[in-house]
Amino acid sequence: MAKTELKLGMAAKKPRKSRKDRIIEVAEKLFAQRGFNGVSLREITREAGVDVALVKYYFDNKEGLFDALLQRRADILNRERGEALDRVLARNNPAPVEDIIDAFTHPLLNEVVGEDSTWRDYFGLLAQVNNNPEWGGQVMSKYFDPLVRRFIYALKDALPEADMVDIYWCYHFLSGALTLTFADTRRIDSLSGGLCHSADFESVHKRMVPFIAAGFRSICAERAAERAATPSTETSS
Amino acid sequence: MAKTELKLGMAAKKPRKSRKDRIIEVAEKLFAQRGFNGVSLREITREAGVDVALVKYYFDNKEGLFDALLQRRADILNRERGEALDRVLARNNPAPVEDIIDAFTHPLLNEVVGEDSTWRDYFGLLAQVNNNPEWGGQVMSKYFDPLVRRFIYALKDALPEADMVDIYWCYHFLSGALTLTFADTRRIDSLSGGLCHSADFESVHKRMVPFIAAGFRSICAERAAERAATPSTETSS
DNA sequence: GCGATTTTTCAACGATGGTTGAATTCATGA
DNA sequence: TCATGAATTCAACCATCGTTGAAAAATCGC
Repeated sequence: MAKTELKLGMAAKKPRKSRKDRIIEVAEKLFAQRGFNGVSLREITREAGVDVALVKYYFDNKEGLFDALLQRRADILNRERGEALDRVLARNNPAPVEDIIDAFTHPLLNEVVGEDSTWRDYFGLLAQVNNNPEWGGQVMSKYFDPLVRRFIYALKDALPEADMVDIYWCYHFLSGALTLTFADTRRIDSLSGGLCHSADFESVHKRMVPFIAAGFRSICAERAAERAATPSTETSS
Repeated sequence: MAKTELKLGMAAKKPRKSRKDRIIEVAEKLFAQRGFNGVSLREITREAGVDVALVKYYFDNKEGLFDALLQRRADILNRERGEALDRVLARNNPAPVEDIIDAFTHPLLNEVVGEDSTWRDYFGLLAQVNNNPEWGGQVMSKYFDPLVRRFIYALKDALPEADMVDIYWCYHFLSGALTLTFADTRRIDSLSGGLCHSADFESVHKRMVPFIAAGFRSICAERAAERAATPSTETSS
């Protein structure tokens, strides 16, 4: 009723979001809060102010909506991460580990600062997907593997003495720490008795990058020492 | 029908699991696979071979079943972690960071090796809980905070130059890496092209402990250097 | 203005969800 | 043997779920 009466206001600055976008945005928020099975299409469409049948029209079904929603920001994130890595490698190649890690994590920080909290919902959703034992691995691979491989190779170049197995596992630790941190579960708030705040993303990111980088270096130094002790066996790729 | 005909076999070794236990075990497996809202009580009780109404009788409702299931292994885990920390501190106090981390993570490794795979289900569930933006922080705090605080203080003693804020955030990174790793999402298998295997928990744990320990040390060294540069401002607890 | 296409609404289908009161069976001790 | 309480079953309540075919409305090209 009262939603198209002024399609173009005098300033024409707000193009009145399409129903498709409204569905995606509400679904993103609710999926992040309660998971895929914790939200009904009716709740999503009710809050978005649209008919349920529109989900079928635009996304085929509930899974299609979920996929579209994941893909949308994954594309943005992949582009920003890729560009950040390009800049880092253009400056130094091989680049310092810290710079590579930062290229991977800083885009998340950029998205999440500011008053637009919709990215926080997405990261909360991503943390759940990443940690889902049933289809988490598949889904994350589908959206992020090509780009992650670029980072893996950059890290391997930065740490030539490392085994690829080391790099993969260290990336896994990074992935776990990163997704949990940006999931904003507020666990740390109560654990620390108010000393730390989940929402203080700059503060935690400032610590995360050197933390992860030191972990990478440590494992690779260990491997190098191992190799120096028994220089006969070579297992690098 | 055919489930109580031999209450005590000749060897009397298998006391025929109670219906209550059967419900818990099946629920644990299914919740781990598909999350709290992805499984119905009817599916759980059907697979357990019991009546749906028993859930109300034993656990009041679905949430009660979920709580009971989380509490059961949390108690075991808390005890084993506590004892491991006791042993470490009895040997050295303050203890090396590596030993404290290991006391926190090794119990998970012990549970998960061997043919009894039920602990893997629990850890998969725990990863989802830990990363749930809505109630993950609360639930994890409820079951694990008292013990985690013991570890936090041990870490603070091991790293006297650190701020408590540093310790809390570094623990957060540990928590994210640990839960994702033991969630066994098989992401790393496809990412690494078969070079790494999620189920090879000994291999990954061997890397995780020094990785995390190096992260802790790095952050604290950074803080110490900061303090040395500007020795006037003191913010330690 | 009009036909064609896209977009939106409506109403309903069949299935399944968590929960529950009451009836029934079982175990135990007197 | 029987009464008591615990354990289990049965049947149903009411609400909601995802999905869908077909009609209605809005939009666009001409």
